[in-house]
Amino acid sequence: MARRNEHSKDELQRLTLKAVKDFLTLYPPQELSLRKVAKLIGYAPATVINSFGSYGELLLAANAEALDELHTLSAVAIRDENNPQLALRKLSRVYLAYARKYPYRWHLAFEHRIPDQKVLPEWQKSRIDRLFALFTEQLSRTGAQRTLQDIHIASRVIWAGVHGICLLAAGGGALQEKHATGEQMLDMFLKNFMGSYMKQEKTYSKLSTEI
Amino acid sequence: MARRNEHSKDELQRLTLKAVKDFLTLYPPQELSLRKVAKLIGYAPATVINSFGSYGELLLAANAEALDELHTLSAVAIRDENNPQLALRKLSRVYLAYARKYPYRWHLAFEHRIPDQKVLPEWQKSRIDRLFALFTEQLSRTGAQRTLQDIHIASRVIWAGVHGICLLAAGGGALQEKHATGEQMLDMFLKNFMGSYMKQEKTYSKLSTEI
DNA sequence: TTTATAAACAGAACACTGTTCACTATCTGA
DNA sequence: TCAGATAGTGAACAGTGTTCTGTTTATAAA
Repeated sequence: MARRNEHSKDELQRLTLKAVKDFLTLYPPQELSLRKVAKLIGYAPATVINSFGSYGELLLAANAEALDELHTLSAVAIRDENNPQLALRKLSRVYLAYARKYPYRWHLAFEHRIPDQKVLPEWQKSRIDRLFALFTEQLSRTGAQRTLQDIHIASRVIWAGVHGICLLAAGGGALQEKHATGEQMLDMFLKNFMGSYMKQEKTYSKLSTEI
Repeated sequence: MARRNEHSKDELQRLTLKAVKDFLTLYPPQELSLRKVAKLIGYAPATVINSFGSYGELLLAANAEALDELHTLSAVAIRDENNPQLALRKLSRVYLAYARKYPYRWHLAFEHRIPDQKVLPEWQKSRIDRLFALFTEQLSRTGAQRTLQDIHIASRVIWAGVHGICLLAAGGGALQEKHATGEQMLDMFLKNFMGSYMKQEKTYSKLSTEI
């Protein structure tokens, strides 16, 4: 049996990614396998590999879709928000909501490891950068006088904080936080960090000896 | 061949955990396997399973050792530090140093997922709690007048921030940050967060925390 | 219309993986 | 000396990702 030609190459990829996405909405990545994906879409395992190069690259593609989804949700959420601090807050809530609603996809998106020292594709890095950029843009709008480098660092710090908090609030395992909600942690984080961030004028690096 | 009796049950476990630890010092967890562990210690795969219950539980035990190591390093680092803010800074640096030096063990310690809905052992949770407690203690010493719940939340926020930053600074993959060092991010995070955290209510307890 | 070529798959085989279970040696206590 | 427990193995099993060979079909040229 060969050459069924029921789907074009693109259709087959979309079909496969949809199957992966649907699976990861309900079940963790560790329970997925190449052979299960193949069975889900009614093709042979080798066909899936033919289409994506390897199982790992298939996961990477699914990963990219999740990042796109998260980016779109974020962009929409802050579209009409003029106050940059409120926008940052909304951004963080979108992350938390996504991590809660699709823990497995969220988990895969940020924890997927490339097998060895393989260079991971540029389109993947650019997707991460695009997520960071959402924070950078809002920081630029705050009116605080900071260098570009400072804004860059601050955007990473905020992302890191939000990510860590989502890990505690929505990530399974031993890290699960019980006595504090994600919203509480996010609010305390942003309120304190931004409160101090807005007040200083000097670049941060000059203050390295203060503490 | 049976009953070699070269090692006691405890010795065998220590031997196995050492092999895992040594392996993870150089190679990522995904390259390890039950059969490799068995080969490393010169026993049959089934013997390792007999000893730990399953391969997953072996990883969990190795995990626990890493958490212990991190806790010990942290405790030592702040032993003679009276200034709680400086202690928090030192704590964060220990985390960063560990994540950089042993990325695979660090990675395993915090990203290891239990297979399904299996309840993960209490000794694992308590190890995480012990790590959090290091932050909580220092926060209690700052002199800032906060409720216990506030301190609890703040400790989680700080841990989350530190963890996220370590992910950016030392975690491989697409998250690797190039234009900012871990130290820069940690300092900006702690300085801003603590700066604002300390200031509320400060007028009532001014002298205690002035440097 | 016939023929060559390339594309689209499938199937079997390979080297792995973690786990189970029957089994055998060896040690220990009576 | 003789059970019984202990320590450990080896083979088998179901599953994994990947590779390679082969076959069917669509397409283009003659």
